[in-house]
Amino acid sequence: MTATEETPVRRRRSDATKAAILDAARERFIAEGYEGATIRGIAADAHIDPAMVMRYFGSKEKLFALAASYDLHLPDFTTLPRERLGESIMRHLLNLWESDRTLVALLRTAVSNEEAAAERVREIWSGQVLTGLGKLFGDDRELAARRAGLVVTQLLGVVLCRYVLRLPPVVDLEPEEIVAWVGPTVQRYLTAGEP
Amino acid sequence: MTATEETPVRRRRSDATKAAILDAARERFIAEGYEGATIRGIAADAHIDPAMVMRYFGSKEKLFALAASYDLHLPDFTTLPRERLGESIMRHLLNLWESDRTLVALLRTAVSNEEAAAERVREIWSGQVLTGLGKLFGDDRELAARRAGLVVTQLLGVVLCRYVLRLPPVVDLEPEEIVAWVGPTVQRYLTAGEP
DNA sequence: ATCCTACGTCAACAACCGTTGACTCTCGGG
DNA sequence: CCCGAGAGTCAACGGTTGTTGACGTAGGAT
Repeated sequence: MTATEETPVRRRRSDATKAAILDAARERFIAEGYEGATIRGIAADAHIDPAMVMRYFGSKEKLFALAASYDLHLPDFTTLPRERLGESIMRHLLNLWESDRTLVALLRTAVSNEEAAAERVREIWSGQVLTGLGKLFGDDRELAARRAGLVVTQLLGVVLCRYVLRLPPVVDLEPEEIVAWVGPTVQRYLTAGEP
Repeated sequence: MTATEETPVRRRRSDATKAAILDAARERFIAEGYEGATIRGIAADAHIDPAMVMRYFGSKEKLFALAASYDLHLPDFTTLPRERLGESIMRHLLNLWESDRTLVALLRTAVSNEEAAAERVREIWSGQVLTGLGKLFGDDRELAARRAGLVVTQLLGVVLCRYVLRLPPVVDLEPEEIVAWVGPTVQRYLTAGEP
């Protein structure tokens, strides 16, 4: 058992290095996508040997999995006023994306790396968004899935055009302009009757 | 001038090979993106040596440029009934995407290859879509750009979720369901008053 | 002071990439 | 028949990638 105080949380010297690697990995994955980012480049940013990355994270794929794990921090939809749902969601996510580009990295990678990260995006959106919206539709899972899918269609479209492709007309829009224009779309997908 | 009949169009034996390479390149770029697709793989699909690809197309980038050129074949918007514009556009593009995945390849590449092909996507959407829609708004270019941007946001979102990420709820939708749900969104972005 | 463990470095591996130049084969025109 | 040009092959190059194992080293518990 070799006790050494037996504290369950034991500050290891390597924790700082691990964190530095993870930070560097996030930046590189955001900037260059999964294929483009290299272990060597990440290691250089963290001022460390590439072998350390392998030692602590096992493989590039596992490193990405940890660097790209993400929580959308979606609010509890049932507490929001039902008629302003679309607006609220749009504003919440826009705030998130403007300050944190992790999601952009995920999207980049999901598009370029096929199955590896596409599955992860599916987890986030089908998981977090779907289960979050599920409460709104009670037990009708089919309906919830369909409407959540449409919502995701519009939301990810904004991310793609604004942050990845950087289409000028979309980049030029003010955040509140986007909320005003796109919010009603989300609202309609959520609450409007079948067309 | 070394005449040899001097016919302007002269069937060369290599034309078939060139076409085979281009076909294989399209498929590979669609399936694996720019970085993922390899000259060796493309050459194998075309049943020839990788060196032939270089001989005929010069470089991987030039090959991609030829393989990924694309025309959306947008209809003349001014001839469509104004109140069914969104529906028409959505149906037109959906038909296109269901049968031809070149656009998906472009999107993949634009994301993984950063500036090289992102510029190409901007050309297509800011060019073809913007100038197509420009006729609807007369001389107000600012307005046309903003509305076209919003439209592209929704349209590319559908492409992304349905064909690239393959989110189950979006894949399961019938084309006409998408037209019925998303068409009105496009319509609103085009014709509704400022929010 | 000493030892053991964890931290970190270094050099190399095997695989794969785009690209190149020299080579052979195949034809069609003189 | 010849022969030269185009079609196609082959092997190799220089470079980069993820990954590995052997090697040194610092630091805290004993």
